[in-house]
Amino acid sequence: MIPNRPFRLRPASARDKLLEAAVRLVRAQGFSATGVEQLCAEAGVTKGAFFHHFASKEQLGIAAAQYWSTSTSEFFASAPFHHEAEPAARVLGYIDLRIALISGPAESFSCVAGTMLQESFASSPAIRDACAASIDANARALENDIAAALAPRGLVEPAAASLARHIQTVIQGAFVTAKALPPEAAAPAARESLGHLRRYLELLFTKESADAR
Amino acid sequence: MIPNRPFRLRPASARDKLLEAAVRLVRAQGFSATGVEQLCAEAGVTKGAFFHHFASKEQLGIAAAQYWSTSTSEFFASAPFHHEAEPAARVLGYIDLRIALISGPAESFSCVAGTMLQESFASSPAIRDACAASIDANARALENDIAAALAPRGLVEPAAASLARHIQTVIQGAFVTAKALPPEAAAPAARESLGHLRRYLELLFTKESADAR
DNA sequence: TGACGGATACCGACCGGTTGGTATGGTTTG
DNA sequence: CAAACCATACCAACCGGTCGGTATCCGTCA
Repeated sequence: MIPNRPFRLRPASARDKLLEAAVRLVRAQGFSATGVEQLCAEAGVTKGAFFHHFASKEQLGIAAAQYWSTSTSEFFASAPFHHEAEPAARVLGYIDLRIALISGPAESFSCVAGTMLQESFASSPAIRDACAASIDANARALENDIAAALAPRGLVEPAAASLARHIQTVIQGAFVTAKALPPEAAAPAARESLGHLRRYLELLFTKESADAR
Repeated sequence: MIPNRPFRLRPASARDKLLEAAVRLVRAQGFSATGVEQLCAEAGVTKGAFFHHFASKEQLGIAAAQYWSTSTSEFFASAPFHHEAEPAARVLGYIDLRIALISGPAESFSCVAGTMLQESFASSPAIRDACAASIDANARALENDIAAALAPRGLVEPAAASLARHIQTVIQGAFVTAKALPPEAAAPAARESLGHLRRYLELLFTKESADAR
C-alpha cells in the first residue's frame, strides 16, 4: 500500500503560495489596498489559479485569516514557556516571547488579523469574524495561566478573561503605533510598550492580598 | 465695522462638510474602502465641490487627519482635568476622560488617525505622517504631567516619554480589539482595557521609591 | 500495458462596472 | 466684474470576476 509517494518537495500549491503572499501584502498594505493581480504576482501565480481556489477576494481574506490563526496558534502552543513551573512565569514567558518576536520594520511583525479586522469590520462580517476568532483564540490560550497566577494573591478585581483580552489589546496597539514611527524606531517602541505591559503584570502578580479597590 | 454678519448658522462650507463626512466614513469603513462619491453623498455635496477643495483623494486624507488632530487636541487641551492640583491626578483624569468618551458602537469612538495610519503607512507617506503627528501630539501633551508624577517617587525606569506613548498604544489597541466584538460589547471591553491601564498608572504613581528594577 | 475518461489544477485573454479625476459652465459673493 | 465656489457631464484606467482552453495525474477496463 501507499505506493511510492514521489518527492513532493515544495510543491507549494498555488493556494498555499497565495495565502503566504496575502500575509505579506496585507501586513504591508492592508487588505483593500491589495489587488488580486498584485496578490497573484507576489505568489507567482496567475489570476486563473486565484479564482480556481477562491471564489472571491473576500473568500481569500477569510482563508488568510484562518491560515494566520492556525499558524500563530500552533506556534505559541508549542513554545517553551509552557514548561515553566509557576503560572505567573508562564504568562510573563508569553510576553517575553512576544517581545522577542518584534524586530525589523513594522510590516514584518504586525498582525494580519488586527490589520484586516480594522478595515473590514464593517464591510465584511465574514472576514471580521475570522479575524476576531484569531485574536480571541490568542486571548483564551492565556486565561488559565492568568487565573492560576492571580488566584493565590487573593485578587478578584482584574478577572482573568479581562486581563487576557487586555494583553491582546496592548499587543495590537503596539502594532498600530509602531506604524507611526520610522522603520528603525518601530520595533524598539513596540517592545517598550510590551515592557510596560510586563511590568503591570509583575506588579499584579507580586502584589500582596490587599486586593485592588 | 463688522457689517451685519448674517446668521451663518451651519454655513458649513463644502470643505468642512467633507471633512466631517470623512471622519464618519473612515471610522466606519476605513479610508481606501471609502469612495469619493460616497464621501460627497454623505456630505451632501457634489464631486465638483470635492475636487475644488482637494486636489486628490489623498489630499483629503491628509486634511482629514489634520482636522482630526486639531479637533481632538483642542478638546483635550480645554478639558477640566488640567485643573487638578496633583500631576498624577491630571494624568489619571485624562484616562478617566478617555474612558468616559467610550460608548456606543466601535465606529463612534474609534480614532481616525489610527485607522488611516494602519492602511496607508505604506501606500501614502503623507497620510501616514499626518496621522503619526496626531498620535504624537496626544502623547506629548501628557509628558510633562507624567514626568512630574513620576519624579517625586524616585522612579527612573519608566521614562515619561515612553509611558506617554504607551498610553496612546493602549488606547489604539482598545479601538482595534473593540472591533472584534459585537456592537454592544465593544465599548465595555474598550473601557475595561483602559481600566487596566489606569490601574498600572496608579501602581506606578503610588509605589514607594523602591524603583523598578 | 496502453487507450480512454474524468477530475483537479492552472493559464491568460477578456469584460463590465466602478472609481478617481477632468472639463466646462453656472451661481454666489465680495 | 472677478474670483471663489459649486454643479453636471464625461472620461480613461483599473479591478474584481468570467470563461474557454490546456496540462497532468489517476483509476478503469479491454
